[in-house]
Amino acid sequence: MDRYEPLKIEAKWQKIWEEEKPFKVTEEPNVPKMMVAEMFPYPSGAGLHVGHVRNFTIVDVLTRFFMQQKINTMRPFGYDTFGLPAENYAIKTGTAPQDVTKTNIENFRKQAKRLGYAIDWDREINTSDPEYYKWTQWCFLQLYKKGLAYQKESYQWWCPVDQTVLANEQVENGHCWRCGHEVEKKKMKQWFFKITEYADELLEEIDSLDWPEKIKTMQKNWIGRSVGAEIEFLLDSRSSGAWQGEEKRRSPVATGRADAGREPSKNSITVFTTRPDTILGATFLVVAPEYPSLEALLTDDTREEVLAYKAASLKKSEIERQENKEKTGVFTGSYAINPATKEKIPIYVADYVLAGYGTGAIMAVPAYDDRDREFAEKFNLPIVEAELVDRDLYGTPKITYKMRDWLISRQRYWGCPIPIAYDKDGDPHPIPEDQLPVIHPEVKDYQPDDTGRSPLAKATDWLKVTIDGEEMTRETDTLDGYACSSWYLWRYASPHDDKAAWDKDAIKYWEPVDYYVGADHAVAHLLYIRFWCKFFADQGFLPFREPIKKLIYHGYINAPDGKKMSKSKGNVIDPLDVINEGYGADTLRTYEMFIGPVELDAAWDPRSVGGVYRFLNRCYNLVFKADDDAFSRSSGAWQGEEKRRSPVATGRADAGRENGIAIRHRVIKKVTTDIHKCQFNTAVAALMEYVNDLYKQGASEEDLITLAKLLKPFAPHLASEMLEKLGADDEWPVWDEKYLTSDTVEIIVQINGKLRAKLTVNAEDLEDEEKIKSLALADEKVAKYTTNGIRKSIFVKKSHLLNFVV
RNA sequence: GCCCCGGUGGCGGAAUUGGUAUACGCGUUCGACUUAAAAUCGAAUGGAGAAAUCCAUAUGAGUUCAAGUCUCAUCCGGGGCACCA
Repeated sequence: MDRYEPLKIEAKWQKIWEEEKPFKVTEEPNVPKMMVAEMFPYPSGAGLHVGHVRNFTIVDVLTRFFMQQKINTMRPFGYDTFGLPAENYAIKTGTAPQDVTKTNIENFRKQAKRLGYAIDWDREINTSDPEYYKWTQWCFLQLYKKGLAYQKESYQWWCPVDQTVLANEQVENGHCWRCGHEVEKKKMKQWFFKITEYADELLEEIDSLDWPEKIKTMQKNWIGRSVGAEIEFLLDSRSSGAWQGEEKRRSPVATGRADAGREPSKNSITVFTTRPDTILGATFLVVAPEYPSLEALLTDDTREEVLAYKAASLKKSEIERQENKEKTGVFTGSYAINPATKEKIPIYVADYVLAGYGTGAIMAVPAYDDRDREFAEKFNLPIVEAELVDRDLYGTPKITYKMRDWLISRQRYWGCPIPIAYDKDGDPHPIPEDQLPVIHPEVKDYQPDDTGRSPLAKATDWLKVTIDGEEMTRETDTLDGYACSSWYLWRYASPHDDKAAWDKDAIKYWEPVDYYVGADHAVAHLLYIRFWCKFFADQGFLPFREPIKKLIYHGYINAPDGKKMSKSKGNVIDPLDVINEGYGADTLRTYEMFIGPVELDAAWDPRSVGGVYRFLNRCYNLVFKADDDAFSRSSGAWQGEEKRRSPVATGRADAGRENGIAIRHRVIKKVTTDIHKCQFNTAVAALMEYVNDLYKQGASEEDLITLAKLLKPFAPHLASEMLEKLGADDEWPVWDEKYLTSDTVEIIVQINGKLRAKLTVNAEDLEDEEKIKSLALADEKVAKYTTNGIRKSIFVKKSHLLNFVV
């Protein structure tokens, strides 16, 4: 006769799970497997927030659901620990990021345990652990060996606040993804991963993924494939600039894209166009301000003005470029020959042409392109409505992508060291694999500066390294954190392997990941991990080419006022507070599953939390507050099924409406199919409905066991307590379709599509349309409308519906 | 500007895919228990109406025996892309 005391029950079961490790798994070749994981968290000092709880609970519901079905289910856990917050904290307080990280991990682990997650704690990983990043460095070297990790000097996004370069994927509307400050362009020599090598496959396989359409579309847009042609325009030698007098010669057909560092020819300009058929209307050329051989196009008359324009463009932030789309530009002083018309056309420089896309130069066809027309009108250039020509006549077919190579160097301390050293000529050499890991050096001063070198440069002893007897200097940049998270899912298969990044047999059994749950990183992380997967599959290290089968992308949880939770607004709900107030972890978990459809944002509602608590309390009472009195009072309320126990309700005798077996099998089916579809909110609603029914009509032993089993993925502590009391295991129940049909069915009778009567008939009468019709016509409510006869009748057996048209 | 989604009670949201609109929860009201309150339990709850009925899924048309669901137009909200040649 105890009250429902979640904190007591939860402590009891958490201790049992800690000691007995029921969630520890190993490969069992003859047992079906599942692998379920969340996007691992960055362990911040603030601890878990309600968004983490939503994320982790979705994973946990699936995990327990599969475990209860005797599927060998792995649910690992890890921490994405490299990154700016720990480093900025270090700069502010002098505490080593290593120490901050350790504290934060301990806190996260403790809190995750407090939520009762079915984690295999022997599969815990941490990206800043040398045992882990040793293999991140190994991955880098594999890419380096195949030429997919390379250095290039070019203009890059630079965040002046974080004092580091950023990948394109980390620049959001011209702002740094971390600190929000506007980014600038800076010319630097940096490391890249050649993701563009896999652009085609990354694009083509998107369609086969069981991922939300939203994410798939974003990835497609990001890759941005365009089919067109490259066309070479020779410069007009008699009319211009610095190259004058140089020997005129045809340049070889260009193949690479501007991004790959190709040096354009000095006596021709190659453009990329998706409309090579409009070449007769090309009346001028435009090159980007950063166009590599711009200098060669200039004349004494134009040099000063063009260089001033270039300098101004580089200084302009992305935001300014976006806000002011008014076309600007300057004539270079040079002309080119349109290969189709043989006419001499002027060459302009303008910042509406992007250096990083295509060849950094375009042929302007103002009659067919709005942007070119705008430019032509402003600068009084001819607009020619020319005929179209065959697409292949003047150019080489060419496919171009918006996606650029992935810039991975960071000029920051708290990241994975890049395993490279430079000889005295400055040429890079890989650190031999047997010298890994390149251990992260301790430094005294974490402050970055604008020298373009990371604080690692201050670890003077560490910088020196000997490779093959030669003295070298280590690379001081660190790897983008996304590199560390591009392979962690594979590490889960064999997290303590010291011979390899991942064990081939283990990974073959466990992966690809069956369900991956998260709320962010639509392009960056989810594109990078696909890229690495394809690369390592090509090297024979992975037996699959896509790492994630099903992706679940959930919405955010906002404050009760609908606004984003933030410390500064003071509207943050701390999940641990909710637990400790007395609601417990089960209520918190179940509430967050009930809050709304997974994919949608939701607002926290403290009163609804109470509603979920009441529901769990009712579940508890059904099992623990039953007494023999209520037992006998309610037995007989149901048509002769098993002995029913009803704790509270008097067992209202409205049986005949439905029988208990049907209700039970219906809820099993509903909860099972809903979890499969990740419709957790309606699964919880179905359980609530079931409990309401049991209160009204009495519950059998079988009902209570079923309830506890179905409840367990959501509220595992309470459900375990119930099952223990009932002396039952937690094996997931199965429904039998034959119990879902009852002896009688309700027929909906409509007149002209409007509901007019409901008829209860024997189930077998569904086969007899004429009988149902006559029964319906005999109904007085129906008869009222059919006095003038019936023009038509439609009977829909599957919907139990009969419609008369009068 | 272009491309996707959405719009259902006082609120969060259901609706077997064209077939009983508003499940479940919150809130509200009433009742039971209590000296009282809380908790708990029960009942009611889209709107109008005494009732029969009528009207309701952003708005307007259309298709259909039947439309929240399909088609077209309009309005509003959210997301993505955004000078990518």
